[in-house]
Formats: sequence, structure tokens, C-alpha cells
Amino acid sequence: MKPSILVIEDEAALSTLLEYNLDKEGFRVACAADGEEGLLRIEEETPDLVVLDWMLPKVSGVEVCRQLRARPETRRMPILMLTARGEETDKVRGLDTGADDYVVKPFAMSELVARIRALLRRTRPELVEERLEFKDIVLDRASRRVTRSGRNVRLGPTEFRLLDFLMQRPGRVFSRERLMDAVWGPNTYVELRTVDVHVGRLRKALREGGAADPIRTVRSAGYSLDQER
Amino acid sequence: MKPSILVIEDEAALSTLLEYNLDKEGFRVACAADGEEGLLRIEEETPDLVVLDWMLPKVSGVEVCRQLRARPETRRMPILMLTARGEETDKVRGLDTGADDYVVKPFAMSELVARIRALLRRTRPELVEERLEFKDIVLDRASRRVTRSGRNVRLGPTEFRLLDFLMQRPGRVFSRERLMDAVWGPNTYVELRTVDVHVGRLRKALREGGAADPIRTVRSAGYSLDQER
DNA sequence: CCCGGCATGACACTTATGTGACAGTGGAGC
DNA sequence: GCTCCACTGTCACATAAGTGTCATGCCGGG
Repeated sequence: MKPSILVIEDEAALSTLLEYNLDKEGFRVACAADGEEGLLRIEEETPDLVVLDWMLPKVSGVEVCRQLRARPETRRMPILMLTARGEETDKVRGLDTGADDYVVKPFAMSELVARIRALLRRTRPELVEERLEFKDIVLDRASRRVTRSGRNVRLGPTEFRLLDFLMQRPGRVFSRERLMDAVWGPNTYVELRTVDVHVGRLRKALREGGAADPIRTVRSAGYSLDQER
Repeated sequence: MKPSILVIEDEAALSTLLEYNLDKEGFRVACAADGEEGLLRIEEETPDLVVLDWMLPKVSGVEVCRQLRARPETRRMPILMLTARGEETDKVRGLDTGADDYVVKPFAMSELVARIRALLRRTRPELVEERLEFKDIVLDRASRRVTRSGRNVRLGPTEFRLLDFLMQRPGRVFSRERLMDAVWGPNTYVELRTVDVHVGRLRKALREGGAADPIRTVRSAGYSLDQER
């Protein structure tokens, strides 16, 4: 699953440029044109990271930042601030605004991307990590390979994505709808019960060799990756 | 337990649209077509939030608002007002009508949903919170798991919802009717005594391992989560 | 001591989930 | 273009889990 980024920037040209480039770099990108819209879309879409302009119409970047930090469910959301040279750089530098990092305009796209990657790695390692681990299960994204207790686990593409998603938040229960969205994409229409079948296949593959079933079924709710039943 | 919303809107097309979308977003939705019906259903169903059209037949939105604010048991009910552009926007903006927030028609469904979420978070955090605690009992909605003094408590879906509801207001006594509505949904018709049975099952599960019964029976009134006996 | 309200175990029934079978797809290799 | 073959999405059916009702017996308050 590609990490999602919300760009809050009022300058349309820059906004478009960012959208284009970040998309090219493998992120899912959405844009908002002012602070108000930004806050709404954050609630609605809970992006994995926010790129935030310092100066914005309606609700300023600093204010957006403050509000995000004030709410528990967005408190840890990574924020990368964009500032123009001279714009109270000192304050931003100290990052007492609450941003996690900042870039001074004008900037090289490559620098921005690098900082975004670094920030994600720091705050949401499970999104960027080359390898995810849960107990004795290791999923390596680069080589697209899964092992359990060292032995290779053969998975089809769908089961791989499914496991990848589950491993990002072990313990958490996901409804079939949620899994459908995450693994098949939000605009695919297949039978909900198909999820069961793939979970079944994933289980079977992971159990090869007599290991315990790492997936918990939560009746009338969904599934979660989680040893104890 | 999904938060419940009552939509009071006379335009059938919009009403249906709202019902469909809010349902999709995970709310329980009911609709009323005018102010009078709205007030009745609020009494009867005590929704967690009301979406209220400004202009309504019989009893206007503003009047509904006023009446809700006048009664102690609905004084704190979150109200989100829908207004058409130009409809005394200033008054609404000041929110001296008593509404907690408003949206100007036409609006994007995503904005409405975001505002509803925000409003609920502000006014009824216990509805949205990921984990609830009461004494040694912890209910985690994300992992759909309950523990007591650290040990896992196995609950069926109904018992889980029941405990979830009770934990939102520990100490408060709920009638069987109220529990029925909250746990089974307002349009389900099962024997009232069934509540007893599920409370019994919940008790049994929570007592596993010799712990004290955290549920108090209030003769001829109902039940409450409350350790002092 | 009596009575309505409650607790509880039994049970017949619903529902949700696990699974093997199967037919359709599309790509790799020939 | 054709043939395999790994993968998919659906079904149907088996099974497990959870539900709603009752009958019975208990309990506390008047």
C-alpha cells in the first residue's frame, strides 16, 4: 500500500507540481487549497503525512499544525512545513510550531522527497520499511518474499498484499470492507466473502509446517493479525 | 456501537442522499421530514447527533434547536445545521441559534461527514474513543478486545456491544428498553427479557477467574456498570 | 410469608465463517 | 496462436458460534 500524503498549499502551480512529483515517487497524493479544507480532508482521509504551507488562506499553516497537535488522534501525524525564506525561519527551525520538519522555498523536489521519506521512516516506519516483522513472520517488500521462522512462505499477490496490510497494524481488527478497500482498491467490486477465501489461503500458507494460525477471526467484525485468539 | 444520527430534512432527495451516505460512513441513521416529527423522534430515540435543516415545515429548524436547548435532557445534544446560501448566514455563523456547527448548501458529502465526526469528537468523545476503561476493565475497540486485570475476556458480539455501551457512562442506570435500543438497534423487536440473558452472559464472562461482579442490578429499573454494591 | 422481578441453564434456531471444488483469466514460453 | 499454469472470484455445503425464548427456582421488599 502506497503511503498517502495530503498537500495543503494555496499556490496552485506549486500544488500541481507537488502532486505530480510525489505521485511519480510512489505516493498517493491529495491536495487542499486552504487551511480549512485541509483540516477537513485530514479528518476525512487521515493521510499518512501532511505537507503544509506556512501561509495559508482561512486557517494558517501554524494554526492547522496547532489544531492537529491538540487532538489525540492526529497528535502523531507527521507534518512537513513549507516556508518562504525569511518567514520566521527561527521559529520554524526550532519547530516549536509542532511541525516535524520543514523545507524552505524554493526547494529542490529531490530534497522534499528525501525529507518526506526520512520523516515517514521516523514516524511511521511500517509504511516505508523494507521489511515488516510480526513474531516469527517476516515480510520483505523489496524481494516480495515472506518467511516464517526462516522458512519460505509461498504467497500469491493478493495474499501478499493482504498480509502486508495486516502486518502494518498487528492486533487491530479490520472489517471485510476495510480489507477490500486496502487490498483490492477502493473501486473494485467483488463479493465480500472473497476476503474470507483469501484469508483462508493466507492462513493455510502461513501454517505450512505446523505453525500456529496467526490470524484471529473476530466474529461479526473482521480479522486481525494477532496470535492469541 | 455506531453513533446514531437523526436527519431532519424535508427535501426527500437530500434526505435519502444523506441517509445513504451517512450509513455508508458507519453511522446509524434515521430521518424525519419536518420539525414536529423530528422532535418526537428525538425524544423517542435520543440520537447521538442531529442534522437539522434550517427551513422546515411545521416547526422550523431554529425552533427545534431552541426547544432542544430548553430541555435539560437534550440541552447538550450536538446539532449540525444545514442552511442555504444567504439564509441569515450571519446568525447561524454566530451560532446563537444554539447549533454547534453548520454547513451551507450545497455541500460536499465529505465535508459534512468530516464536520459530523469533528462535532462528535468535541461533544461526545466517549463515542469515538478507541479504548474505554472502567476500574480494572479495559475495552479496546480497535482490537475488539476486552481485558480485566490484564487477562483476556472472551465476549460474543452482543455482549461486547453491551459492555461498550455501559462503559460509556459507568454508574448510570439504563432501563432494558434503553439497552435494547442501544445494543440491538432501535428497530429490532426481541423479548425485553433477552437483555437479562445477555447481561447474565456478560457477567459470567467478566467474573471468570473469581473477580467481582461489576454490574449492578437495579430492581425494576435496569442495570448499571458500578462496582460498589 | 408472598409476590413480582431476576438469574440461569437448556435448547432449538440463526448466522457467520471455513473450505474444497470449479470455471474463467491472462501471461510466459514455445 | 496455442498450451500450461498460477491465480482469482464464486458457490455450495459443512461447522462453529452466537441468539432469543422458556421454564424453573431464587430473592428481597413489603
